[in-house]
Amino acid sequence: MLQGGFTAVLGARNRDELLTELVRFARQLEFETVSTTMVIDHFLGASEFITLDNTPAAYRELFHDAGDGRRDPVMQHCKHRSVPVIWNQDTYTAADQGDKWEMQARFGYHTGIALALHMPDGRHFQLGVDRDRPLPTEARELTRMVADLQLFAVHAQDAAQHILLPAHPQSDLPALTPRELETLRWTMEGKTAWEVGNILGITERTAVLHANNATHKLGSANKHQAVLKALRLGLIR
Amino acid sequence: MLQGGFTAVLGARNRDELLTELVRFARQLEFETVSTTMVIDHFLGASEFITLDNTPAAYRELFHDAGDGRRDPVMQHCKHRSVPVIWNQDTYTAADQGDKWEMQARFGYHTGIALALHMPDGRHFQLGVDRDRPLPTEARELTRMVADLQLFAVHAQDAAQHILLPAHPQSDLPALTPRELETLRWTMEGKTAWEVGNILGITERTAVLHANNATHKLGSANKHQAVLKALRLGLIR
DNA sequence: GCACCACCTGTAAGACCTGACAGTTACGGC
DNA sequence: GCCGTAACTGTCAGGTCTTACAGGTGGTGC
Repeated sequence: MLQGGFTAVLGARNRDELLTELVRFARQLEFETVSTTMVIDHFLGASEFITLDNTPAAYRELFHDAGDGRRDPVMQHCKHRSVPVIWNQDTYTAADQGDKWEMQARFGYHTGIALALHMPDGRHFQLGVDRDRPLPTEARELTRMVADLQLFAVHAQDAAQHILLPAHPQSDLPALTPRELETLRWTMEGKTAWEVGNILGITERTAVLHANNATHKLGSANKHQAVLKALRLGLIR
Repeated sequence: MLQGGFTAVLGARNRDELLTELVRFARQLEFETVSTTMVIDHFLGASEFITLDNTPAAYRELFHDAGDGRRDPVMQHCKHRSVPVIWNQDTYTAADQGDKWEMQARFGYHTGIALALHMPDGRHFQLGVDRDRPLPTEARELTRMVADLQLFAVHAQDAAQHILLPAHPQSDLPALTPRELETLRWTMEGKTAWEVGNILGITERTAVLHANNATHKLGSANKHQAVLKALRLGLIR
């Protein structure tokens, strides 16, 4: 039985310890490989992937670095849905990606379970476990397995959030003042400078000032492009 | 054992059926009451709550309608975290909300488990089950209970998304013409209408026309907000 | 043929934004 | 006390956007 294995991952202090816990848990459920990916959708431009897994380097080069997640049915499911997905050859053939499954299968990835956890800031975390042997055919056993994974995933995500993300510092991010950020947020909503001034309890002139300052700090052509850039940088959402 | 009870909730077609499934599942785990809330954060201003539960009306009037979620430690946890929280009297006294627990306790809400699932669009879904008797003291039994709830929650959320939330987009996506999309793309780059006209080989006037048409089709206040909306809807990238 | 639509163009008024000039008030660190 | 910074206010010129007016062209489907 699994017992305390669910929360042990919370104690991980770095990438190595996190990976160790992930692998330990996956092995308990008899999965050879485990893969976690933090997907940061800049929702403008491309997505960013921070992956931690125990997959062979050769496999990783072939798929992860190819950045072809857009065509992978499992990744697409994880991007939009929160229910776990149990995939096998059929999943890929149904998505007209039978070739990809064939290539994966050569590495021993025949079937697996993938889960996605979405975060308040628009990022999402996906946890996948894979094996070459078939999954349990008995429904109760399979359900138990998925439930265990689901509970483990929320703890793994919590740990990953601290370990995987801070690697992305906001060192060279332009420092916008609270007022400038507020102005950008309301501008994003389609408010004019006059309206923003009313909302913030200041004159139109001052709202314009804040918008201009933000525009210059972000190196944008105008306040609307500044909104886009601030969104891209995660300063507002 | 629970067996197929996890996915039965997906078959719910309306609020009543959804509530029936929620209650059925909660009772299997020996919880008297169950509560689900879809929280829509309007980023500034107040949050919006869509609740479905089997709590007595008197209780609901006292708490839910009071909109004092800001002070409830369990709701605060759910707002920012994704790990399940097991709450009891201590949780509330630690947050200096001992009074609130006392009031809840009078209705039989002594302890419970709450889970939060966050969605890509910033909303989150919380599922809580409550009882008057203490939770299992045996760790393995409690863990099993939480894992069951966690798996059930993702399915309940999936069902709730269709039932509790008003019509999802996708179906009625505004159809923008190729010219309108091009105009939005260049506008996104910070180009003025005159520049867009030059780029597209048309007059400034026509570029303005396309921008205006796109703005109206997307129900936006101006062309810059239309760019944001088009990005959000995946019409441009 | 005719309706419909995407696409195109012109003019004009008023709202809106940007830049540059010139200041005040409040707070915290040295 | 001096300095830096955030926040605030004012005016003015010139550029840009939005809306409303009034049209023309070409292709598709009935």
